[in-house]
Amino acid sequence: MDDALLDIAEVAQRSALAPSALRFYEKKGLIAPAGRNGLRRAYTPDVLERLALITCARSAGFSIAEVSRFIVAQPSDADLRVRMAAKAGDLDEQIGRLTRLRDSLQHAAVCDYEPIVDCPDFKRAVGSVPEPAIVPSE
Amino acid sequence: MDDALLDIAEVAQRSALAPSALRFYEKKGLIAPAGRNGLRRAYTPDVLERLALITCARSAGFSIAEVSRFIVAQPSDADLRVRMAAKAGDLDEQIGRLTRLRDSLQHAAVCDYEPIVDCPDFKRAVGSVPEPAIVPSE
DNA sequence: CCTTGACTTGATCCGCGGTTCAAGTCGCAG
DNA sequence: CTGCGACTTGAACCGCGGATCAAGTCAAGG
Repeated sequence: MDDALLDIAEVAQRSALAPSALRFYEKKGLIAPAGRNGLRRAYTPDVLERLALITCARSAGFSIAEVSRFIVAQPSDADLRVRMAAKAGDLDEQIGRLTRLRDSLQHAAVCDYEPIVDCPDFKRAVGSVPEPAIVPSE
Repeated sequence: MDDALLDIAEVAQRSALAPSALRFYEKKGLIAPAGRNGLRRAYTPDVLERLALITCARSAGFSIAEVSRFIVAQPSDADLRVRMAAKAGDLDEQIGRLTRLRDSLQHAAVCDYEPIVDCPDFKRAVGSVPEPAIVPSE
């Protein structure tokens, strides 16, 4: 009977993450094996979704610690809602920056300004970085 | 006579970067002082635009090394055009991911699923992470 | 039984992007 | 000339996000 549990190797392969990364995530509280097969970690398939979430969030610039906070959260956690909304706002700004940068890049690819980085069109889009949003160490 | 050169302290303040960061960027070839005032670095004002570019690119996920490659580039560098276009494409994907994540986050902020991360709507948007672009270890 | 091979662990190492530190050097005020 | 304070340098250190390594443990197969 196949308990439908996945071996770490399989999870690693299907998530395209290294086993060491899976163990690392576990140590950080992001995932947990459903059980063991001898010493081997055995995961329920939903860990794959979890990992997709983690990968996605990380690619969006969230730290492991941030992701962890969202994962352990209860829906009753009103504070979390606030943080999520705030993060959504951050993402919005980030999306704006990336969009501008992409446009600049596309322009630069066909622009013949001497040092390309000095093309006025290029600089115009880049200049709009109002608040560096430096997270105070807290 | 004020040569319109800026002291490192002034650049640091106006760019919201630490002096140590400016020296670090210099070591990496991203910026260069126009001269010295005694030992003190003196910069022409355009360094501020340069720094804005760097900050913007870094916030978009570019490494220092990548930014450096773009900065030193000549317009005659056809290869660079290709890389720029490629980067624009990468950014496009990234923008897509971020947009989806933002939407998920906004939804999650008002969703009452038990562990919020398991909300189907939330997961749907997250799942679309096609290729992690992990470079196989040769 | 013993070997094999895939996993386990904790520890150590890595590159990145800086910050911090000790020690030195400058120009200016008194 | 003697501080003083703001800069200079190189080197050491830091947190992050893992990768890698040595040594141990397991289940299965011969």
